[in-house]
Amino acid sequence: MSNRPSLAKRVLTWFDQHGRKDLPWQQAIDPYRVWVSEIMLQQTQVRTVIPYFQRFMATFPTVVDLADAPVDEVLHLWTGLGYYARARNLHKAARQVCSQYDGVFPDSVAALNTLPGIGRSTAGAIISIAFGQRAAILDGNVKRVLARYHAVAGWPGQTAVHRALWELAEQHTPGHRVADYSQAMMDLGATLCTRSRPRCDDCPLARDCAARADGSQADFPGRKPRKVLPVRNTVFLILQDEAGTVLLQRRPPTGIWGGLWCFPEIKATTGVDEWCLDHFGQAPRDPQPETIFRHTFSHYHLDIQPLRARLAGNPQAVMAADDQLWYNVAQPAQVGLAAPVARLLATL
DNA sequence: AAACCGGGGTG
DNA sequence: CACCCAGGTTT
Repeated sequence: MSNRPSLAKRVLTWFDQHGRKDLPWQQAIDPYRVWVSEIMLQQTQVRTVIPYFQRFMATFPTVVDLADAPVDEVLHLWTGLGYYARARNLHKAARQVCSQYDGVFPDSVAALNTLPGIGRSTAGAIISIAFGQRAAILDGNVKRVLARYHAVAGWPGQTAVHRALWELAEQHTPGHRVADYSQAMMDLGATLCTRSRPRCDDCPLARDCAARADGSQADFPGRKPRKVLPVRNTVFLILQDEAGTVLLQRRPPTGIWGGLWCFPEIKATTGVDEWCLDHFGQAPRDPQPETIFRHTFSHYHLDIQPLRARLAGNPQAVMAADDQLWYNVAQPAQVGLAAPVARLLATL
Protein backbone atom coordinates (compact mmCIF):
# COMPACT_ATOMS: atom_id res chain seq x y z
CA MET A 1 0.00 0.00 0.00
CA SER A 2 1.52 3.28 -1.08
CA ASN A 3 0.84 6.57 0.58
CA ARG A 4 1.12 8.67 -2.52
CA PRO A 5 -0.78 11.94 -2.56
CA SER A 6 -4.47 11.83 -3.34
CA LEU A 7 -5.84 13.11 -6.63
CA ALA A 8 -7.23 16.16 -4.87
CA LYS A 9 -3.90 16.94 -3.27
CA ARG A 10 -2.01 16.73 -6.55
CA VAL A 11 -4.61 18.85 -8.31
CA LEU A 12 -4.56 21.48 -5.59
CA THR A 13 -0.77 21.68 -5.64
CA TRP A 14 -0.90 22.10 -9.40
CA PHE A 15 -3.58 24.76 -9.02
CA ASP A 16 -1.45 26.72 -6.58
CA GLN A 17 1.36 26.82 -9.10
CA HIS A 18 -0.41 27.00 -12.44
CA GLY A 19 -4.12 27.61 -12.02
CA ARG A 20 -5.74 30.84 -13.09
CA LYS A 21 -6.89 32.91 -10.17
CA ASP A 22 -7.41 36.28 -11.79
CA LEU A 23 -10.49 35.71 -13.92
CA PRO A 24 -13.27 38.25 -13.38
CA TRP A 25 -15.62 35.77 -11.71
CA GLN A 26 -12.87 34.72 -9.35
CA GLN A 27 -12.87 38.20 -7.85
CA ALA A 28 -15.45 39.26 -5.31
CA ILE A 29 -16.83 35.74 -5.34
CA ASP A 30 -20.51 35.43 -4.58
CA PRO A 31 -23.15 32.92 -5.66
CA TYR A 32 -24.67 35.25 -8.22
CA ARG A 33 -21.38 35.89 -10.02
CA VAL A 34 -20.39 32.23 -9.92
CA TRP A 35 -23.78 31.25 -11.28
CA VAL A 36 -23.69 33.70 -14.20
CA SER A 37 -20.14 32.72 -15.08
CA GLU A 38 -20.94 29.02 -14.99
CA ILE A 39 -23.90 29.46 -17.31
CA MET A 40 -21.84 31.53 -19.74
CA LEU A 41 -18.95 29.07 -19.59
CA GLN A 42 -21.24 26.16 -20.42
CA GLN A 43 -21.46 27.35 -23.95
CA THR A 44 -18.42 29.50 -24.62
CA GLN A 45 -14.70 29.64 -24.00
CA VAL A 46 -13.16 31.73 -21.27
CA ARG A 47 -11.68 34.37 -23.56
CA THR A 48 -15.03 35.07 -25.21
CA VAL A 49 -16.95 35.04 -21.95
CA ILE A 50 -14.86 37.68 -20.18
CA PRO A 51 -16.23 40.83 -21.89
CA TYR A 52 -19.80 39.49 -21.75
CA PHE A 53 -19.43 38.77 -18.07
CA GLN A 54 -18.05 42.25 -17.37
CA ARG A 55 -20.86 43.95 -19.24
CA PHE A 56 -23.45 41.74 -17.58
CA MET A 57 -22.17 42.52 -14.11
CA ALA A 58 -21.91 46.23 -14.86
CA THR A 59 -25.56 46.25 -15.92
CA PHE A 60 -26.94 43.76 -13.38
CA PRO A 61 -24.67 43.90 -10.34
CA THR A 62 -26.97 41.75 -8.21
CA VAL A 63 -29.58 39.08 -8.70
CA VAL A 64 -32.21 41.67 -7.79
CA ASP A 65 -31.11 43.93 -10.61
CA LEU A 66 -31.33 41.00 -12.98
CA ALA A 67 -34.77 40.01 -11.77
CA ASP A 68 -36.05 43.57 -12.11
CA ALA A 69 -34.84 43.91 -15.69
CA PRO A 70 -37.06 43.23 -18.67
CA VAL A 71 -36.13 39.95 -20.30
CA ASP A 72 -35.44 41.80 -23.53
CA GLU A 73 -32.63 43.72 -21.89
CA VAL A 74 -31.12 40.48 -20.64
CA LEU A 75 -31.33 38.97 -24.09
CA HIS A 76 -29.80 42.07 -25.56
CA LEU A 77 -26.74 41.70 -23.33
CA TRP A 78 -26.60 38.05 -24.30
CA THR A 79 -26.58 38.80 -28.01
CA GLY A 80 -23.66 37.07 -29.63
CA LEU A 81 -23.35 34.38 -26.99
CA GLY A 82 -26.09 32.25 -28.46
CA TYR A 83 -28.15 29.71 -26.57
CA TYR A 84 -30.76 32.28 -25.68
CA ALA A 85 -32.88 29.77 -23.81
CA ARG A 86 -30.17 29.85 -21.16
CA ALA A 87 -30.46 33.60 -20.86
CA ARG A 88 -34.21 33.25 -20.41
CA ASN A 89 -33.65 30.60 -17.75
CA LEU A 90 -31.16 32.87 -16.06
CA HIS A 91 -33.71 35.64 -15.91
CA LYS A 92 -36.49 33.34 -14.75
CA ALA A 93 -34.28 31.87 -12.05
CA ALA A 94 -33.31 35.35 -10.84
CA ARG A 95 -36.98 36.18 -10.37
CA GLN A 96 -37.45 32.91 -8.54
CA VAL A 97 -34.55 33.66 -6.19
CA CYS A 98 -36.19 36.99 -5.41
CA SER A 99 -39.72 35.70 -4.97
CA GLN A 100 -38.96 32.45 -3.14
CA TYR A 101 -35.70 33.19 -1.36
CA ASP A 102 -35.96 36.93 -0.77
CA GLY A 103 -33.08 37.58 -3.15
CA VAL A 104 -30.66 35.35 -1.24
CA PHE A 105 -29.27 32.33 -3.03
CA PRO A 106 -30.11 29.04 -1.33
CA ASP A 107 -27.03 27.19 -0.12
CA SER A 108 -27.97 23.62 -0.89
CA VAL A 109 -27.61 21.60 -4.06
CA ALA A 110 -31.20 20.44 -3.79
CA ALA A 111 -32.63 23.93 -3.57
CA LEU A 112 -30.43 25.30 -6.33
CA ASN A 113 -31.48 22.39 -8.49
CA THR A 114 -35.05 23.61 -8.54
CA LEU A 115 -34.02 26.80 -10.33
CA PRO A 116 -34.38 26.71 -14.12
CA GLY A 117 -31.08 26.19 -15.89
CA ILE A 118 -29.32 24.89 -12.77
CA GLY A 119 -28.74 21.16 -12.68
CA ARG A 120 -26.61 19.02 -10.45
CA SER A 121 -23.27 20.14 -11.82
CA THR A 122 -23.97 23.86 -11.85
CA ALA A 123 -25.45 23.58 -8.38
CA GLY A 124 -22.29 21.80 -7.24
CA ALA A 125 -20.15 24.55 -8.73
CA ILE A 126 -22.08 27.26 -6.91
CA ILE A 127 -22.07 25.39 -3.61
CA SER A 128 -18.39 24.55 -3.72
CA ILE A 129 -16.99 27.72 -5.25
CA ALA A 130 -19.27 30.34 -3.75
CA PHE A 131 -20.16 28.75 -0.42
CA GLY A 132 -17.04 26.67 0.12
CA GLN A 133 -19.17 23.68 1.02
CA ARG A 134 -18.29 20.22 -0.13
CA ALA A 135 -20.13 19.46 -3.39
CA ALA A 136 -19.02 17.67 -6.51
CA ILE A 137 -19.09 19.03 -10.03
CA LEU A 138 -19.11 17.10 -13.28
CA ASP A 139 -18.87 19.30 -16.31
CA GLY A 140 -17.34 18.22 -19.59
CA ASN A 141 -13.82 18.97 -18.44
CA VAL A 142 -14.11 16.99 -15.22
CA LYS A 143 -15.72 14.10 -17.07
CA ARG A 144 -12.73 13.91 -19.37
CA VAL A 145 -10.18 14.04 -16.56
CA LEU A 146 -11.90 11.35 -14.52
CA ALA A 147 -12.72 9.10 -17.46
CA ARG A 148 -9.05 9.08 -18.44
CA TYR A 149 -7.66 8.85 -14.94
CA HIS A 150 -9.79 5.81 -14.13
CA ALA A 151 -10.14 4.50 -17.69
CA VAL A 152 -13.92 4.63 -17.42
CA ALA A 153 -15.08 3.06 -20.63
CA GLY A 154 -18.25 3.98 -22.45
CA TRP A 155 -20.09 7.07 -23.49
CA PRO A 156 -20.98 9.40 -20.57
CA GLY A 157 -24.46 9.82 -22.02
CA GLN A 158 -25.17 6.28 -20.91
CA THR A 159 -26.74 6.18 -17.51
CA ALA A 160 -24.31 3.66 -16.03
CA VAL A 161 -21.26 5.58 -17.23
CA HIS A 162 -22.73 8.86 -16.07
CA ARG A 163 -23.44 7.41 -12.64
CA ALA A 164 -19.94 5.95 -12.38
CA LEU A 165 -18.39 9.31 -13.19
CA TRP A 166 -20.55 11.10 -10.63
CA GLU A 167 -19.54 8.50 -8.06
CA LEU A 168 -15.87 9.15 -8.76
CA ALA A 169 -16.42 12.88 -8.74
CA GLU A 170 -18.00 12.62 -5.30
CA GLN A 171 -15.23 10.38 -3.98
CA HIS A 172 -12.43 12.68 -5.09
CA THR A 173 -14.01 15.91 -3.88
CA PRO A 174 -12.04 16.95 -0.80
CA GLY A 175 -13.49 18.23 2.43
CA HIS A 176 -11.37 21.36 2.47
CA ARG A 177 -10.26 23.82 -0.20
CA VAL A 178 -13.19 22.55 -2.21
CA ALA A 179 -13.59 25.85 -4.04
CA ASP A 180 -10.03 25.68 -5.33
CA TYR A 181 -10.50 22.02 -6.14
CA SER A 182 -13.56 22.64 -8.34
CA GLN A 183 -11.76 25.44 -10.15
CA ALA A 184 -8.65 23.32 -10.52
CA MET A 185 -10.43 20.33 -12.03
CA MET A 186 -12.15 22.52 -14.61
CA ASP A 187 -8.86 24.27 -15.35
CA LEU A 188 -7.05 20.97 -15.73
CA GLY A 189 -9.56 19.71 -18.25
CA ALA A 190 -9.62 22.98 -20.14
CA THR A 191 -5.87 23.51 -20.37
CA LEU A 192 -4.03 20.16 -20.08
CA CYS A 193 -6.43 17.25 -20.32
CA THR A 194 -7.92 18.48 -23.57
CA ARG A 195 -10.00 16.39 -25.91
CA SER A 196 -7.24 16.08 -28.47
CA ARG A 197 -3.50 16.25 -27.83
CA PRO A 198 -3.58 16.27 -24.03
CA ARG A 199 -0.43 17.71 -22.50
CA CYS A 200 0.24 14.79 -20.20
CA ASP A 201 3.85 15.80 -19.65
CA ASP A 202 2.63 18.78 -17.65
CA CYS A 203 -0.20 16.99 -15.88
CA PRO A 204 -0.02 16.45 -12.14
CA LEU A 205 -2.04 13.24 -12.53
CA ALA A 206 0.04 11.66 -15.27
CA ARG A 207 1.80 9.13 -13.05
CA ASP A 208 -1.43 7.55 -11.86
CA CYS A 209 -3.54 8.05 -14.95
CA ALA A 210 -4.83 4.75 -16.28
CA ALA A 211 -5.28 5.99 -19.83
CA ARG A 212 -1.86 7.58 -19.85
CA ALA A 213 -0.35 4.27 -18.73
CA ASP A 214 -1.16 2.57 -22.02
CA GLY A 215 -1.49 5.58 -24.28
CA SER A 216 -5.24 5.22 -24.62
CA GLN A 217 -6.11 8.83 -23.78
CA ALA A 218 -7.97 9.20 -27.06
CA ASP A 219 -10.39 6.41 -26.07
CA PHE A 220 -11.77 8.37 -23.12
CA PRO A 221 -14.39 9.51 -22.67
CA GLY A 222 -16.07 7.01 -24.97
CA ARG A 223 -17.73 8.56 -27.98
CA LYS A 224 -21.41 8.67 -28.49
CA PRO A 225 -22.33 5.45 -30.26
CA ARG A 226 -23.79 5.92 -33.67
CA LYS A 227 -26.77 3.66 -33.17
CA VAL A 228 -28.61 4.29 -36.38
CA LEU A 229 -26.69 6.06 -39.06
CA PRO A 230 -28.69 8.82 -40.66
CA VAL A 231 -30.11 8.02 -44.05
CA ARG A 232 -29.68 10.37 -46.96
CA ASN A 233 -31.12 10.06 -50.40
CA THR A 234 -29.92 10.87 -53.84
CA VAL A 235 -30.76 10.16 -57.45
CA PHE A 236 -28.03 9.01 -59.81
CA LEU A 237 -28.86 10.08 -63.32
CA ILE A 238 -27.57 7.45 -65.73
CA LEU A 239 -27.75 9.44 -68.90
CA GLN A 240 -26.80 7.74 -72.12
CA ASP A 241 -26.55 8.90 -75.70
CA GLU A 242 -27.75 6.87 -78.66
CA ALA A 243 -24.46 4.99 -78.81
CA GLY A 244 -24.79 4.00 -75.18
CA THR A 245 -21.94 6.04 -73.72
CA VAL A 246 -22.83 7.47 -70.34
CA LEU A 247 -22.29 10.85 -68.72
CA LEU A 248 -20.05 11.16 -65.66
CA GLN A 249 -19.03 14.20 -63.65
CA ARG A 250 -15.93 14.78 -61.59
CA ARG A 251 -16.62 15.32 -57.90
CA PRO A 252 -15.20 18.30 -56.06
CA PRO A 253 -11.71 17.64 -54.64
CA THR A 254 -12.91 17.39 -51.05
CA GLY A 255 -15.85 15.66 -49.45
CA ILE A 256 -17.44 12.37 -50.33
CA TRP A 257 -15.76 10.68 -53.24
CA GLY A 258 -13.46 13.69 -53.62
CA GLY A 259 -12.01 13.85 -57.13
CA LEU A 260 -13.70 10.65 -58.25
CA TRP A 261 -16.11 10.37 -61.14
CA CYS A 262 -19.80 9.95 -60.51
CA PHE A 263 -23.15 10.08 -62.25
CA PRO A 264 -24.82 13.47 -62.10
CA GLU A 265 -26.83 13.73 -58.91
CA ILE A 266 -30.27 15.28 -58.97
CA LYS A 267 -32.53 15.95 -56.03
CA ALA A 268 -35.48 13.87 -57.19
CA THR A 269 -36.54 11.81 -60.14
CA THR A 270 -39.04 14.51 -61.02
CA GLY A 271 -36.18 16.93 -61.64
CA VAL A 272 -34.76 15.04 -64.57
CA ASP A 273 -36.51 16.93 -67.35
CA GLU A 274 -35.41 20.28 -66.02
CA TRP A 275 -31.83 19.08 -65.50
CA CYS A 276 -31.55 17.78 -69.07
CA LEU A 277 -33.15 20.88 -70.52
CA ASP A 278 -30.70 23.04 -68.61
CA HIS A 279 -27.68 21.05 -69.72
CA PHE A 280 -28.62 19.75 -73.15
CA GLY A 281 -31.65 21.69 -74.31
CA GLN A 282 -33.80 18.60 -74.53
CA ALA A 283 -35.84 16.44 -72.22
CA PRO A 284 -34.78 12.81 -72.01
CA ARG A 285 -36.69 9.97 -73.59
CA ASP A 286 -38.69 7.76 -71.19
CA PRO A 287 -36.63 8.01 -67.98
CA GLN A 288 -36.72 4.70 -66.10
CA PRO A 289 -36.20 4.50 -62.34
CA GLU A 290 -34.33 1.40 -61.25
CA THR A 291 -34.12 -0.38 -57.94
CA ILE A 292 -32.97 1.76 -55.03
CA PHE A 293 -29.87 0.43 -53.30
CA ARG A 294 -27.98 1.48 -50.21
CA HIS A 295 -24.37 2.53 -49.92
CA THR A 296 -23.06 2.91 -46.38
CA PHE A 297 -20.34 5.28 -45.23
CA SER A 298 -18.79 5.43 -41.80
CA HIS A 299 -21.24 8.15 -40.85
CA TYR A 300 -24.39 7.71 -42.92
CA HIS A 301 -26.38 5.52 -45.24
CA LEU A 302 -26.92 6.78 -48.73
CA ASP A 303 -29.98 5.42 -50.48
CA ILE A 304 -29.36 5.73 -54.19
CA GLN A 305 -32.12 5.86 -56.74
CA PRO A 306 -30.70 5.14 -60.20
CA LEU A 307 -32.61 6.80 -63.00
CA ARG A 308 -31.80 5.73 -66.55
CA ALA A 309 -32.55 8.08 -69.40
CA ARG A 310 -31.51 8.61 -73.02
CA LEU A 311 -30.82 11.69 -75.05
CA ALA A 312 -31.35 11.99 -78.76
CA GLY A 313 -28.87 13.28 -81.31
CA ASN A 314 -25.32 14.07 -80.36
CA PRO A 315 -25.36 15.47 -76.82
CA GLN A 316 -21.60 15.09 -76.54
CA ALA A 317 -21.26 18.13 -78.76
CA VAL A 318 -23.17 20.28 -76.33
CA MET A 319 -20.63 20.47 -73.59
CA ALA A 320 -16.93 20.05 -73.29
CA ALA A 321 -15.86 20.78 -69.77
CA ASP A 322 -12.96 19.00 -68.09
CA ASP A 323 -15.16 17.92 -65.23
CA GLN A 324 -17.48 16.02 -67.53
CA LEU A 325 -16.89 12.80 -69.36
CA TRP A 326 -18.82 10.61 -71.73
CA TYR A 327 -17.82 7.19 -70.54
CA ASN A 328 -17.72 4.23 -72.90
CA VAL A 329 -18.24 1.04 -70.95
CA ALA A 330 -16.64 -1.03 -73.72
CA GLN A 331 -13.51 1.16 -73.70
CA PRO A 332 -13.39 2.56 -70.19
CA ALA A 333 -11.38 5.70 -69.51
CA GLN A 334 -8.74 5.31 -66.84
CA VAL A 335 -10.45 7.31 -64.13
CA GLY A 336 -11.32 6.83 -60.50
CA LEU A 337 -14.90 5.78 -59.96
CA ALA A 338 -16.94 5.95 -56.78
CA ALA A 339 -17.73 2.42 -55.67
CA PRO A 340 -21.49 2.48 -56.31
CA VAL A 341 -20.83 4.10 -59.69
CA ALA A 342 -18.54 1.25 -60.72
CA ARG A 343 -21.19 -1.16 -59.55
CA LEU A 344 -23.86 0.47 -61.68
CA LEU A 345 -21.63 0.79 -64.72
CA ALA A 346 -21.02 -2.94 -64.58
CA THR A 347 -24.73 -3.54 -65.10
CA LEU A 348 -24.99 -1.46 -68.28
C1' DA B 1 -18.88 17.55 -41.32
C1' DA B 2 -19.15 15.57 -36.93
C1' DA B 3 -18.33 16.05 -31.99
C1' DC B 4 -19.09 18.62 -28.24
C1' DC B 5 -22.46 19.52 -23.70
C1' DG B 6 -25.50 20.44 -19.01
C1' DG B 7 -30.13 20.97 -18.60
C1' DG B 8 -34.85 20.57 -20.11
C1' DG B 9 -38.33 18.21 -22.34
C1' DT B 10 -40.55 14.08 -23.74
C1' DG B 11 -41.95 9.26 -24.08
C1' DC C 1 -36.42 6.85 -15.48
C1' DA C 2 -34.17 6.81 -19.97
C1' DC C 3 -33.51 9.02 -23.98
C1' DC C 4 -33.06 12.99 -27.14
C1' DC C 5 -32.81 17.67 -28.44
C1' DA C 6 -31.12 22.80 -29.04
C1' DG C 7 -27.60 25.64 -30.15
C1' DG C 8 -22.77 27.78 -31.87
C1' DT C 9 -18.24 26.54 -32.02
C1' DT C 10 -14.23 23.50 -32.39
C1' DT C 11 -11.61 19.93 -34.48
